[in-house]
Amino acid sequence: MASPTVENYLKALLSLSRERDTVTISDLSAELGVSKPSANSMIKRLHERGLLEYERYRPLRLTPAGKKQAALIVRKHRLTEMFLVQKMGFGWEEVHPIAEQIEHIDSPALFERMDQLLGSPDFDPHGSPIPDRNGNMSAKVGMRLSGCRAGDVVILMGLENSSPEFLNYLNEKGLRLDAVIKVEGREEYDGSLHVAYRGRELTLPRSTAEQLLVTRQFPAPASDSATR
Amino acid sequence: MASPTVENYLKALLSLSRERDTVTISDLSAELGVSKPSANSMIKRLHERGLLEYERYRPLRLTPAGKKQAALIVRKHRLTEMFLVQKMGFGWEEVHPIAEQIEHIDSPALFERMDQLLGSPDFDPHGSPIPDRNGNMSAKVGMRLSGCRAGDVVILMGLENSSPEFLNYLNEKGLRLDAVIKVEGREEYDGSLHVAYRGRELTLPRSTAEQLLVTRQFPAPASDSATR
DNA sequence: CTGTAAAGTTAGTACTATCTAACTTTGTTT
DNA sequence: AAACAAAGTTAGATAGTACTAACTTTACAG
Ligand SMILES: [Mn+2]
Ligand SMILES: [Mn+2]
Ligand SMILES: [Mn+2]
Ligand SMILES: [Mn+2]
Repeated sequence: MASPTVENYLKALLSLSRERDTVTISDLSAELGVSKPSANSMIKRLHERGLLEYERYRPLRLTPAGKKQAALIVRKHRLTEMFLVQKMGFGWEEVHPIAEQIEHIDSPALFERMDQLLGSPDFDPHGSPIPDRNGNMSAKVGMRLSGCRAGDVVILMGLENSSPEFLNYLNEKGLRLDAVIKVEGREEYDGSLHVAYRGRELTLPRSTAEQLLVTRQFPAPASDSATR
Repeated sequence: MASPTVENYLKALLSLSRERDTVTISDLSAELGVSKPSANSMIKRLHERGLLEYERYRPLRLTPAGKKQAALIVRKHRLTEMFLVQKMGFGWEEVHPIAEQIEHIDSPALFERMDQLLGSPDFDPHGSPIPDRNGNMSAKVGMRLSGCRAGDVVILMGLENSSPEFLNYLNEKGLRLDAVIKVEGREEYDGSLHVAYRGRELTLPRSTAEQLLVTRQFPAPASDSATR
């Protein structure tokens, strides 16, 4: 079993590698808020354990083993968030810091039970995909709302930003996952969007619309059981 | 926030002090399975933090602050066990190792929520009392079944031993908390008891009967709401 | 092609938590 | 009172994780 510290490094490496094509020690140290020498020495330990490909001065890349281990921690994190929201009544803006800790609990049974009680959810409360038991993670669903045109009717499927500030902002505006959003108009000047949903109307600045991942309404004849 | 290691030392000290009148470094090192020098050096750190009274070569005693901190960890442990059993369908023999980890989660909201969803339980799944929010812990309820006489009818309220082996033994025998047990007879030779409950009859060796804490049926007109 | 800034590394320190080996103190037994 | 065993302590080592300061390598701008 890896320490929580090691697990957080692995998660950060996975997350960074999904954002950029090449991940550096500077990226890692910034992401985790540690000094570059700290990141450097952890890098060496991960390399020794076969979790990271690494040569001096070269970019970092998780090995398949490292990637899998990281994804399984992400699985625990996201199952936990879903459990806290669905079964314990927490708001989506509250759960991340708790999951950040519970993801390090060593108990396959606990997370199996969460998964079962939740009906094997595919997405967490912020719309991010939950990796499967083998650590396979699908891509985020949806396109940015900012790319939609006037007249489009879309469903909010996920977020590019899950900071508590952003989530509280969405709470205030009554925007939740699954909201059906109609794009009433678009300000070509600055890219802001006039949208309507659940009887409300408002204007979203482009920067906000870029954080909202949506799909066209009735996107595919839906698989089978899984709802989000 | 104390580290999980420090928290485990505090809990061990509290637990030992409830078993014996004087607690030594040897007791502590045996309880936690660490060497005496390890315990010794931790002792010094706890003393510096004002959690432990300590003079060289003298027995150990938690300060009020140390006692309270320990009891609040026990509270988190026992609320977690209760949650796992009542809300997640775990068996009482499975929950201890999970609670041993979750007790270190730093999230007052998580444990408040558990407490609320459980209806502020007074006892954990093994019948041990759950300390209140101020760290006040009541004594274990009940007398040892081994002290009962033929003809007594009692209710199983708690256990002196919550090892998985013992819990699995009780599972096999169909003995659960709240079971109504009638003492059919007593072997004066070795102290074993013939008991009947839920349509079963069996003989309990004295050593087992000593681990079962019981009260006479209808022990007091019951407080008010709280059931166990 | 060279100078410089950014990135990366090394060295040295610190703190937690553990260990073993060796020593000291305490308390009990002869 | 001496001897001895148990308990406790100290010293010294190791591993993990962090830091700052100083140095080296890389990459890019001119
Ligand atoms: Mn999260
Ligand atoms: Mn974490
Ligand atoms: Mn327990
Ligand atoms: Mn613990």
